[in-house]
Amino acid sequence: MSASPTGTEPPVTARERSDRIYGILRDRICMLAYPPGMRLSEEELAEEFNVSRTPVRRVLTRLENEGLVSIVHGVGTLVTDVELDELAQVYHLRLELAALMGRLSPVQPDAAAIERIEALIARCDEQSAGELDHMAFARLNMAFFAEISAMIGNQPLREISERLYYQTSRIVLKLLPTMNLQEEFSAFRQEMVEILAAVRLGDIVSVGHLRRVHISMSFQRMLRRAGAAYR
Amino acid sequence: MSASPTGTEPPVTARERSDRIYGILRDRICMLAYPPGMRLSEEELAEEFNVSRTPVRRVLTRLENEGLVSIVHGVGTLVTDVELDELAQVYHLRLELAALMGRLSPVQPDAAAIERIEALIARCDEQSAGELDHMAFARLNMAFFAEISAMIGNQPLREISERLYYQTSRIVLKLLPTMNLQEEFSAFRQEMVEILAAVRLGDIVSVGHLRRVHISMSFQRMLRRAGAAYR
DNA sequence: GTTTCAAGAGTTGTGTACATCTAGGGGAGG
DNA sequence: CCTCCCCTAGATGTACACAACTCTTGAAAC
Repeated sequence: MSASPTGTEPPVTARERSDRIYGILRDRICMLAYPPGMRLSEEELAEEFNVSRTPVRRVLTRLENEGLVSIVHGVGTLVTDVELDELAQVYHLRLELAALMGRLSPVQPDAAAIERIEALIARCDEQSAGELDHMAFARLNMAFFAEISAMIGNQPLREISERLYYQTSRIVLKLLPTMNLQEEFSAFRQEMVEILAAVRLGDIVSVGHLRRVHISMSFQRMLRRAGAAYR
Repeated sequence: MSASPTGTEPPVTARERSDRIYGILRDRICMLAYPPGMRLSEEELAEEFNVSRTPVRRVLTRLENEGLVSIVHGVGTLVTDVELDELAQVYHLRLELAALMGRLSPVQPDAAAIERIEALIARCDEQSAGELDHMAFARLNMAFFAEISAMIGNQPLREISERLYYQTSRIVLKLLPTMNLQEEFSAFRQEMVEILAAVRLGDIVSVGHLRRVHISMSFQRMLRRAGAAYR
């Protein structure tokens, strides 16, 4: 069809551009490149992505519907703040949904997926050996979540799980500096090892329950740390 | 502040208008006033609500994100079709979420809510006495769902439940003409009576489980009927 | 008669100017 | 010095004109 020498994307649908911008902004928010409270300028974003304000506004509206930004007329578009107590309900729901994934038509991961998880564990060990890095932890966590999400066969459940994950992922990164990073790396590695064992057995039900357990414990550790910080 | 003689809404925020239009269009789609496959004209809607295409487009984009319409460049905005087999995953998820509502910080309904449920049962009896009406059934069902939803204390769970409900509510109305309307009214009344009993006992956990049971049986009846129609 | 292609109508997507709103600063009055 | 009010800067919301895209229709070529 087209004679593009590099790849296969010369048409570039409007939707593709929109999704691309959305993904970039979402990642920036979740990785705290756009910290809570930051004001996003529609014009600056339009300039960065070489479009007008119109498509940028569509993306920002979508981010607002998902709770990542707050658009206020006459004021600006503000990255929403994340507070542990406000996200407690989201966490409780995530626990239950994690346990559900094994019951609703789970997807058996292929050999490549297992290798990717093994690679994540290896990367975790490399990180643990050197200087511990918050950002690296967040990236590993997000990559592992992607593997878990791929095992959720029920499409609406997968979409919901991802949405809730993006809502809560920031709080981890925010509290990480106040926590024992060594302990978090260790717990995260343990989770991946246990889940990998269940995956090898094809026991997705157990994957869901393991996931539930570790989300819960991670939440409890944050609660304890946040409680200590407030005293 | 203002001297409006009638009510208290002269400012009319942009968001309020947007939410209002969204609710109207969503109800029209869910009540099949806009049947599946119908093409919505942005200009006509803009004219009807006395605004330009811009705010209309925002609403349509939101409806698309929730799966109720499909926007195609150069073609139009089409009301999505609903097929029972495609919605099976949504139904399975709704079952599990219904059972969850009792476990995640449920809200005890007040006396007024109990009276409203009693009124719904009375309305159901009135309908059953006269000529059975599909639309009346759909409205009763939606009103009852609103009461159930109000008992869901976990806010993200409530939002998700409502979203999934709007995605599946149309299929019931669509299949209703091929089903035993008398039986559906009877089953629906039975569900309300049972749930009312649990509500009176303050047993929201049982409300969730009852809800789960009846959603499941309703789904099974539709499956049987749809299967019979295909033969 | 069949096929193909081009032109047109009609739709959504984008760009841009302007309307509307909010927050903050500065000056007059007390 | 404090308080209040107005005004301006800068943000989002809206309206409208135009670009990009799809489908249909009809006529011309074979």
